[in-house]
Amino acid sequence: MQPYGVSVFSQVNYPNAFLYTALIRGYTIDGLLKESLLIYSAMRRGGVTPVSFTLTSLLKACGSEVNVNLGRQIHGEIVKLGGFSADLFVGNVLIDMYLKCGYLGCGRKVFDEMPARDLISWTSLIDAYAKAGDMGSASELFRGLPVKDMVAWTAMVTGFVQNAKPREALEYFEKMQSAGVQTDEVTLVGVINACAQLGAVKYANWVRDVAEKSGLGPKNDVHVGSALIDMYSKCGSVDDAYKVFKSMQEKNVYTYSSMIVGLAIHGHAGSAIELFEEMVKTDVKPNEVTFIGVLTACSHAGLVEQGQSLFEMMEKSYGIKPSVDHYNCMVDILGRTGKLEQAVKLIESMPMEPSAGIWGALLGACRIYSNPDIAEVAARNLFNLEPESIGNYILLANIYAKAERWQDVLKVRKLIKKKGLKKNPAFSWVEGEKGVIHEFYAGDMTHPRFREIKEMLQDLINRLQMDGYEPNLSSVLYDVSEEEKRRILMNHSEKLALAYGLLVTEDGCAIRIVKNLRICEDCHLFMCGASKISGREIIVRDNMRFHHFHNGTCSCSNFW
DNA sequence: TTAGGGTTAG
Repeated sequence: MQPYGVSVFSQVNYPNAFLYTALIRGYTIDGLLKESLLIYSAMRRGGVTPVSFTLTSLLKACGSEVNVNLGRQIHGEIVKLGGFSADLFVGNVLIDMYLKCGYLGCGRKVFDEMPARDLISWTSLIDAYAKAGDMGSASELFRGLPVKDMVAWTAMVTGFVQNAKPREALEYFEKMQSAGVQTDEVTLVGVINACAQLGAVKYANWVRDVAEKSGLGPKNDVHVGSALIDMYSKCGSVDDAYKVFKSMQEKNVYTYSSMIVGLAIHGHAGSAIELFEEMVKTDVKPNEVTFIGVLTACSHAGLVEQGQSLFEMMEKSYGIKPSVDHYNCMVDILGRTGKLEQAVKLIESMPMEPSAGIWGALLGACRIYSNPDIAEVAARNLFNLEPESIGNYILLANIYAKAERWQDVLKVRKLIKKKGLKKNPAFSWVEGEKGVIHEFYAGDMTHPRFREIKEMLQDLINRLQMDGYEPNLSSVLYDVSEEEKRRILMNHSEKLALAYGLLVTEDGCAIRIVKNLRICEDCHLFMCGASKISGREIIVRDNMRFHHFHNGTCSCSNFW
């Protein structure tokens, strides 16, 4: 295939730099980098001196093709040609080429050697450092920036978000506002994501006000709206997420997918599937994420056949090849419903290498259905893929413990010790008065109101026991006495957080708890009972999903 | 015409 320009070009006897450049640009736009370089060589052989646009066209193509070797050759040409090294525009495109190819150090070197830099040079590098996870270098550059504009500030805000530092992101947003810098929808999306990471309702409502006040609410901007949906569902308010969804005039695949995923993680499987069916009737086509959402919904509701038919529909009706993540959902669906052999068969039939997530889903299913034999297969693969991830070892030890295979438990514990792996401490946090957040570790006695918390917890236990609650001792995976098991269970961080929440929030107010690990069976049972006797709604976000406890039952139908 | 953005489970 040749660009149209070729036939015209070939009729010119003495093409000049602009004609050559136009032809080169034609090739680069079509992704024909090698061909464009041949034209460039011909141009040089013909004694025609390139203009800056000639070189930037080539550099841009090297960036998008991720071809640093050719990019370096062009860099060499720039140096050889002398004058272009001082060209700000050429320098910026050169930096961009190195960054797109993943050569941050080379990009920095060009930056340092540039005779003059502008906001674009600085911001490109700040963003690159942020994406590489080096917020230290990003901040350092940002501090040195003589004039900071909206884009530079936004690069910092989103950089902190990308590195899971939501508090710093909000801090920079506040500084940005105090500096009198305007914000636009890109900044807002970053701030909204920061609030989603924090998962606190207080911030969620605050950022929504900020968006509305700047005239960029969900009605006006589809990006902001979609981000708000995701934020509200991550903050535990799927109803608010749905209100945002309903209020939006323009809806695209992100809008629908965020809403479907939101409904799925909150246990509203039926609504998630209904929304999917509504979506496919519109012009908005589902993508791979949308399918992750509906398949997750099926997995949380135990809908095997529906999941299987959606999985088949993906490729047949929508031309989306199932990825390893979609297989992961299917393994989860089969595993959670106890179809462990079928899950293993599906893994064996996969057209790609199973990921750690796949084996993790299988191992999780083995825990629910107490199947140490299949668990060993899953664990062996996991130990290969993620030798340093302690969670897998603990899960296997737990499965052995449940089967009372204490010798095997000991073996796994020794393995953990030999590898020098440290256990992740469990912690929970809860929104207290005025949205103030308090964090509790398991067995935490450091809170100034610990005595009151303990009393509240004991009172709760007494009332629950009168209601028939019996501690689920098999949730403790140490081979210790029953009494010790009871003591360990009662000090789980989410129970402490709940007691504190009951202590400091008003009657009728929902209690929101976030836990860094998965909620244990005993705490789940405990929360069910507590929601009944206290008349409070309890919302727990664990590392997997949301649990809404209300009047003695959980939205997950004890299926998680 | 070179810089910042939205959805992914377990």
